[in-house]
Amino acid sequence: MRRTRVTSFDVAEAAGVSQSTVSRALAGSPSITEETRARVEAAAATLGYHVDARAARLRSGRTGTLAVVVVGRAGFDPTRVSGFHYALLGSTCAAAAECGYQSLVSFQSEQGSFSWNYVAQGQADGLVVMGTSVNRAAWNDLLETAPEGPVAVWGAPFDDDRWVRASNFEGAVMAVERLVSAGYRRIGFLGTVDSEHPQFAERYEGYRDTLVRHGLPVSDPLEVLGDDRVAGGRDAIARLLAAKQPPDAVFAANDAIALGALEALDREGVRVPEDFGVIGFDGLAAGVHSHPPLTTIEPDFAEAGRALVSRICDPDEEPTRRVPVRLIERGSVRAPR
Amino acid sequence: MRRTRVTSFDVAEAAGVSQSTVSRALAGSPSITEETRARVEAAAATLGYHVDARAARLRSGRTGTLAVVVVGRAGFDPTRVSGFHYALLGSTCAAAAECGYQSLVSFQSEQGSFSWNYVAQGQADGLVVMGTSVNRAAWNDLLETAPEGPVAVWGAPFDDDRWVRASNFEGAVMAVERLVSAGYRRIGFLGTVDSEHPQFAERYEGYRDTLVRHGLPVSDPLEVLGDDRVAGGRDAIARLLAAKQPPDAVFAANDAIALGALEALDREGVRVPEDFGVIGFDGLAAGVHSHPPLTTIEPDFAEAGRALVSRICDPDEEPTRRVPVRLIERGSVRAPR
DNA sequence: ATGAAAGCGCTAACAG
DNA sequence: CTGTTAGCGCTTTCAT
Repeated sequence: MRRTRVTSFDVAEAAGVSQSTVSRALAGSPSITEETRARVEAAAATLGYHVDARAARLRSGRTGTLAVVVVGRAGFDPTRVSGFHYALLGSTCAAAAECGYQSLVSFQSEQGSFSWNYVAQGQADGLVVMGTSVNRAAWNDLLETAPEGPVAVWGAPFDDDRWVRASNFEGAVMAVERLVSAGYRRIGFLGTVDSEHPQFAERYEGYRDTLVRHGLPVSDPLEVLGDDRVAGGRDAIARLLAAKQPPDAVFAANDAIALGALEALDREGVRVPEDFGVIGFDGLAAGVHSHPPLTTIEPDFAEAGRALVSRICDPDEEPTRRVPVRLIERGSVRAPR
Repeated sequence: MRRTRVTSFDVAEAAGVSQSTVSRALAGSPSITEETRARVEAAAATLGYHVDARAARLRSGRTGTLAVVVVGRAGFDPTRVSGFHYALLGSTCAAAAECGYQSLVSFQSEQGSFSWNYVAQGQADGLVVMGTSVNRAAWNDLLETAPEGPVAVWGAPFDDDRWVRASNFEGAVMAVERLVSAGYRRIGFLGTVDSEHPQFAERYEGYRDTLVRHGLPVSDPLEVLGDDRVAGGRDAIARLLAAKQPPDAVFAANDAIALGALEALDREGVRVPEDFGVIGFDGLAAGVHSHPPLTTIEPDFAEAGRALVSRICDPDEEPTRRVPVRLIERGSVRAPR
């Protein structure tokens, strides 16, 4: 076994150049002859040398790392994180990699142990926070801590200049247009609209505007109770069907609610999509296997990841705040008439 | 703004102690008076001081970080990673956090850009690799690269001493026992059994043993073609139902296959679970919303995460190779008779 | 229990 | 284009 780590000095000696030349060559500095670089790389390869990230980071002051925090529901382990946030996590890590950044990931949900100070501690160059708006304690803590360095946020129940969101209004318009084109006429909205759910409020506006434009009746948002969206969607449908004149379609504020709605509708024997249309929002993978498969509005995850990451990697760029969405046709809305 | 970073020297001065005392106090060294520690902590708090991870890591040689690589299917972005691996990723990060480790996460799928050398580069103290056995190129690359440092693996299609797996045999026994107890008698197995799928082979053995023990007929494994397990499960059912004497239940080698099977069965008008039982393996979240909801064998994700992480954090411990599983009753198997 | 001093391996400023 | 030099901020002996 080698007694000590191979350093850039060893490579320098083997290649017959100075240590700083090794550093420059391996860092891809343009002011190095290709011939020298080749010699250095060859020497590095034979010696099995790798730049020590610890030393490089100390000296340069940079980390090349992004801290990514996924906020979950209090009391639930990371295994129960929504598929939406997993997908967003994946595309964020991919976008970070595109910019040459690594991703330091943590799942946080419990009050008293939140930690956002990655930049101050020299562990990352910036922070991306994503997760459920339901965990107020987490978002409040983020607001109070005011971590150093650039921050980008998805899912927070507050408005500041760091959030990135789906084009909720436009998505809602697409969703409701789709229902209208299928001939549904009494279209409800499933989801609590209040200051804690700015994304739902935006979707409700798109819903309302579209119905008004078509001269169709607009309902108040039907509140979805509890933090468990699926259960909330189930209950909401029960209440909805008990009404004097129930709707013949719903736009659910998100896919979890829609999945719950689908379950309840099936149990009540309502035929979807023939007699009742359902459309969701989020593009959840679970919607592929529901009964029927869930038609939904999906944000462009790759763009979402890029938008979050670019706030940190390209701080001079004009930040993207809205991510485009598209309609995913599955089976919970009947064909256009 | 402060002109330069607050260092341990600043804290030392403010607290009236030496710099090394600051280091010891904040690192929790036992050889420091509680009184001194309190003074140091107070000073650090007022100055807004945080230990610089870059410097600490360079000096100590440790990183306090685990590299976690999620291997995906070639050509697919991280958004399409199986929910199983997302859940395992989450519980691995949680287990790492329990041991005081952070998680450097990357999603890798493309040949030519695999990277496992986190330990050699001083970016992590160990490596956890998880993902689909289908990406041969990735696993071969891992084998060839032979990265430095401790490694733990989930999902690899090879046998060496680094893997951790579910108790596949025992889980298969539980699954088939459940089908037998419900009165199904011609029980098939859905899944390709070969050297590329050691976990499927183990599940098939549990299937076969259980049927033999009950004196029931054993089928050969029904091959599931292609890398898309859901499509493969659909096709397999089509072939199965075309047989002279089709089975009245299947144990699917995993939930993705089972979900495809459920779809095909529904399309063919076969009533599940009344006339046909289906049970899967993995505990996929999507199975909650399938039609009917999928009964399955779920590994203990928290234990799985701990087993992977402990190979790196507690290298002296006897490594856990098998993770316990449990039966999740949903709706694709009828009640026991 | 605390202080003094050394140095981890590298990048970057400055010469040449 | 390449070499020389000086630290980055901390942990860890070694003293006391």
